[in-house]
Amino acid sequence: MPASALARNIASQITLLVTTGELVAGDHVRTQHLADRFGVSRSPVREAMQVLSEQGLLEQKENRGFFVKELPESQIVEPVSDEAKPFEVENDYQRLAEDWLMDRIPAEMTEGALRDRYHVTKAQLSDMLMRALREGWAERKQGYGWRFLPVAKTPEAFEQIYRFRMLIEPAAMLEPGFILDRRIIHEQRRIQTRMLETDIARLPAERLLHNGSLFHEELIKMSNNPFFHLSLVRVNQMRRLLEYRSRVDRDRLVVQCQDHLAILDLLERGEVADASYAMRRHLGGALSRKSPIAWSWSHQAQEKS
Amino acid sequence: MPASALARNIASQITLLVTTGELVAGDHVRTQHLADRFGVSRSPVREAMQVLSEQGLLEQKENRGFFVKELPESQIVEPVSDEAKPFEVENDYQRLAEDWLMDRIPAEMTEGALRDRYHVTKAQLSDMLMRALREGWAERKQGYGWRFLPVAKTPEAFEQIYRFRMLIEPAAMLEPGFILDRRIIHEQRRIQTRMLETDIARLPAERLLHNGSLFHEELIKMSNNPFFHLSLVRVNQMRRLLEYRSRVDRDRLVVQCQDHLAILDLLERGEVADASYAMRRHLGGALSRKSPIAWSWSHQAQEKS
DNA sequence: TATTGGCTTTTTACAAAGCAAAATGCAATC
DNA sequence: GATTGCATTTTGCTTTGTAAAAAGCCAATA
Repeated sequence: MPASALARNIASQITLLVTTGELVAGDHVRTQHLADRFGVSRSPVREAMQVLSEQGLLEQKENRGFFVKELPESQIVEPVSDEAKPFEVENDYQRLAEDWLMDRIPAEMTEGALRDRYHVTKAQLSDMLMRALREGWAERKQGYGWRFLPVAKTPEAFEQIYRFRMLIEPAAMLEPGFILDRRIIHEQRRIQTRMLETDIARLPAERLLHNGSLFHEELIKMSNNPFFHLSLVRVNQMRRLLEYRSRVDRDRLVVQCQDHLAILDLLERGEVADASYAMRRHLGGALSRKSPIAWSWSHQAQEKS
Repeated sequence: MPASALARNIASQITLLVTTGELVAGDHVRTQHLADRFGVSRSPVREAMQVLSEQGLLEQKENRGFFVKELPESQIVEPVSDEAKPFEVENDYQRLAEDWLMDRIPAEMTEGALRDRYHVTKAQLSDMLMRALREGWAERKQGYGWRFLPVAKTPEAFEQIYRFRMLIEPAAMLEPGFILDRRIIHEQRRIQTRMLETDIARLPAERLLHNGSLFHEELIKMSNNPFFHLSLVRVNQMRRLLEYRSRVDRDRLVVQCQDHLAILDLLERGEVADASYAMRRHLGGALSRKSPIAWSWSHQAQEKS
């Protein structure tokens, strides 16, 4: 199964559609539909589907295409988290981010040194640095080399992010351009309900956190002020760096989902001001529960390479 | 005068130091000092200084280094805005941004097509796209090519940015981590005072706008919550794209500077809550004065290449 | 008619070599 | 002792050729 990076990535996205319940057993998976949805051509989609049919998630019928196979659910989750990590570069990026968070690399490095350390090609390194650049903790030096910026390394950063979110997320609902989007509400209700019913117990932590971020990002979109949305997406990206190493408290997630559903109820009844207040309390709750992360590592003795 | 891009860039930064009044006639300009300050080595600084001494801004004394030359002020401003635009890539980036804002390019393009259109090399194109990526209006497609996102193209975007700023900038002053930094206050007072006295009448629009943004960005730093600062920097970058084509209303700038000085007064007296309120009114004022930009072009017939 | 499956074309990624320029080390000078 | 001026080393951009992979086309099929 030597499939291309993009094909593997798409394969994992298709698997996600199945585990999310958007695709169920027996559904006809159309090549062009998925290609449009993911913004790619049919070639990698097709390749991904072939891989998945080898893995037994899909079934290929001659000249009719691929269909979701009926399977015991336990078999669905496993193969995904094992091999098909979304994006290859993701791993390298995470390594870089973690090294910087833990002060294992100096604040300024040349590209050559980085390429040497991570054994990547120029283009791959470029991807990694572009992500770091976009997320605001790396920048080119004027001459040669890169500089990493000291952000979000301390426990306080976590608090600061939540205080920022407590400001913009409730305010977003009170924007003059705010319009209730029933499709978003409905979709989020579906996801959150499913989380409570089955996902919290079974899905990997990574995806649970993703669903949580998604809820907030979809809601803030309804403000119709793209700058609120952009800002939230960005702080969430940084938050993910911090939470990456945390163990997930699944009991807390239950409360979180209940909060989310309550906010959706208020919004659907048109009680926007109440929803805004509930959002503030929801975020405040997460903040007061203090950092759920094992911070110990940030104080350990550190190797400077 | 075939100097490297970095040298020219540094030359313009040095010129800025002179026009800002940080360096005055007769000062000894030390190579290592500037190199440290700009985060580069001595080589490009030296080259820049040689260029500037050819232009007559500096004077080189044998084995003693460079000194600021006494000059009629009119001669100082001219050569800068003429040729030494900060960063070469800046120009290409501006062209790309403008083309996208004016819908002269399609929403999705391959790298080849872009390189073709702007006659740049791969690395140069990479720089341009990296900036667009960081500023949030471009992203890689999963397969080949880039996608440009529809942001900040309409008159409403201007309003949205100001509403976002009206939320975060006053709130930043009320953050628990807020600490008054007298150095920042002092430096900004100097700049704003100088603006009122001489700069508004004489400096190019670009630099006036820069000083305005700088004021707000420096102030929000004092919240000691880097996420407030990052967010503001980002929306300001987008705002700059919009304001780039605008003519500057210099009368309005006078009021603006007076507002800024008033806010500094309040802060220095420790009346932070009042300062926060003043900031909100200040931003609200800019908003109510409606968009100062000639929006006509955004409605014109458009060529899709 | 819509969709698949195979095929061709287009586009990007990668590696190595040559080159421009930024960083750095060191002697000379104030 | 600090700073300049120059020589040397290091770095990264550019180019060229090649391989891999995605996009797009068209006939076959349900």
